[in-house]
Amino acid sequence: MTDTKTAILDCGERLSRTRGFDGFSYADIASEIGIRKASIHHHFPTKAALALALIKRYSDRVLASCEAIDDTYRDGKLRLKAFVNLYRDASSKGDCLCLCVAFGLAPESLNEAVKASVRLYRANVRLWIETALEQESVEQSNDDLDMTAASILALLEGAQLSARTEQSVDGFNAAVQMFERRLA
Amino acid sequence: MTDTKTAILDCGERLSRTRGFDGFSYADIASEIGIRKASIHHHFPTKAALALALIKRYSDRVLASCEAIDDTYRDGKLRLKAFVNLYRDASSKGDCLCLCVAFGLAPESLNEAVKASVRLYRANVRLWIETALEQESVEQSNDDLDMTAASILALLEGAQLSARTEQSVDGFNAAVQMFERRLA
DNA sequence: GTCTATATACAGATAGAC
DNA sequence: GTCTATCTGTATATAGAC
Repeated sequence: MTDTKTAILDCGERLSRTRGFDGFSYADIASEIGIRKASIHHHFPTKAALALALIKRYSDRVLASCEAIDDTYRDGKLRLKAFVNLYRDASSKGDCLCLCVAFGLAPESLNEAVKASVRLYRANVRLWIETALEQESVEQSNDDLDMTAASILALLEGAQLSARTEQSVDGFNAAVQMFERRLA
Repeated sequence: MTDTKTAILDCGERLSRTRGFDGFSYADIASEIGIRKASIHHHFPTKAALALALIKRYSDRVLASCEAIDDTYRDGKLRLKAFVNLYRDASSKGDCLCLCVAFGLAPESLNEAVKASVRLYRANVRLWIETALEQESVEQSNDDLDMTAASILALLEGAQLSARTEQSVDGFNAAVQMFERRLA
């Protein structure tokens, strides 16, 4: 049962994404996975250490999903459609945010290492989007690619926000539907 | 000096938008405006009461700004450009969110009355955007108008998120630039 | 309307037994 | 590796004097 560490990470990720990083405590994790607060401190001495482990695991996983999309689809539009679905699934029933959105929102509670990891994640995702856009081979300058990628990421993160506020995935769908139509 | 109430609201709004609703306490407000915690409770007995007062004042003010835009511009594209600037200004230097974004993110900490006010605000803003879009007189079905308005609002809220994560208004500008170009 | 003082709950974190 | 017990700080909130 050395998987306590994994259980803590799973629980911490879900709570971060549904309630925000300030919205849960070690006591919440402890009661959920059936151990004591002190035991969590054994695995992650501080909440900052937990945050860093969470962001590292999460961003590795999402970027791996992007590579998997590349392996499955050659066409840029199909890749982008799959990417929209990635963010829709992450939004769940409208109760969940991308971990990086959740962390991006609590800059006062996170140290510089975590914030740098969030920015790195977003930069990598924008680069991945740019590559998918190039596959569309619409003639665009590099500057346009940058800005288009930034707007797509903002749209998807904003769509997750909408879903959360409306407490339904319908909020996500309404926000991305026009974009998806362009990819059809 | 009965303007203590206003000072509390001003301070509470700023702290909500820069740190999130869970990110400040009555002690923060008290030390900033130079009174004691107990005095704040005299004006707003609970933090929930403060939240409700904040969202009411804020949404009235923003919707009034939308009406002012209508009075200044007849053209739909010019109205939308002014609206983008409204959200850019609200984003400040990237440290600030629309109060409704900040509140939409902390559903566990807010009661149903506040959450309903946030949803009402967003619905009103989407309606205003739809009206501006109609002025463009591009032939669109009503469904399309709904979805386009939802995507514009999500883009602007996502752009504020980007600015916050990147800790610079550049994040906002990058996200909205392609959209602004369509309005030029 | 503002204050001091206090109640109660919970946060993150540590010491040390087992 | 997990536990009990405890420390310290801070949160929202209330009672009652001035």
